[in-house]
Amino acid sequence: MSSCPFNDVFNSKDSHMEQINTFLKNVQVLLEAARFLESADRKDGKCEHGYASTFPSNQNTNYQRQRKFRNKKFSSNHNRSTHNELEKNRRAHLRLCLERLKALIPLGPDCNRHTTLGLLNKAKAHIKKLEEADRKSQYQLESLEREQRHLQRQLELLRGGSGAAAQGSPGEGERIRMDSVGSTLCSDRSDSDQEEIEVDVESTEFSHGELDSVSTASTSDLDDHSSLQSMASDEGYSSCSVKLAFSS
DNA sequence: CGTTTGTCACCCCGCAGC
DNA sequence: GCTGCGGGGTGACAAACG
Repeated sequence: MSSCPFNDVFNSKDSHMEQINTFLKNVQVLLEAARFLESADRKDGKCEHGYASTFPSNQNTNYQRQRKFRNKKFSSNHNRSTHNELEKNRRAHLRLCLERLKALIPLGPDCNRHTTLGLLNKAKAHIKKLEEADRKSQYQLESLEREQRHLQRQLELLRGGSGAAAQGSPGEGERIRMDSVGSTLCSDRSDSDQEEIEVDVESTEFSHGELDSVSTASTSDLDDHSSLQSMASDEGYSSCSVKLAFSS
């Protein structure tokens, strides 16, 4: 108010000066009250933003709510810069996470141009693709493990059936080893052995069919195909090493 | 219960592509 | 000029905290 262009004129007439100053102060109080009411209305409404609406300081006010609001506003202004910095940091962190995400997903040929929305959509598609591949790999792994257990049981059967009859024959171990790796059947195999192999081949084909299916049947379902369930363990690698030692 | 902290939503502005 | 997008400021709000 000290920079009012009419101050020179007012100084010449001291008698009117006091009245005019009082009038101006009253006008300012009214203006502040009007701004306060407007801000209060905005506050009641949802998502109304009075940007940079700094409430003017005034030392002559009778409104308790106005003073309370001004104090709150003052503290808000005091913390505004801090809040702005925190918000900047938060957005910087978001950008950093977005950059990390961009490095993790294949973007294709147009990798230099992307938007946030496009990047998120590509990430979603990539995640779905990875999940699908993981599921397929899991099915494949389970099927291979079932097949491995089945072959181990088959090898144990061959060892138990031919062990007594082939005590003096040095070539038996080599024949078993060839069978265990899926080679063709030997011509001097007995009829009972031949029958067992045929049954086992069927079960093996069944397990191959399981490979393509989407069924998530447990391994115990296929373990029931063998009569030597007690010998069927998931420690296939250790028993395999024992057999290799025997065949050698 | 008041304060702090983190998050969200809105708006404005600048910039680039068309 | 219009439009889409990203960045920044700001108020509101809820949860955490002392």
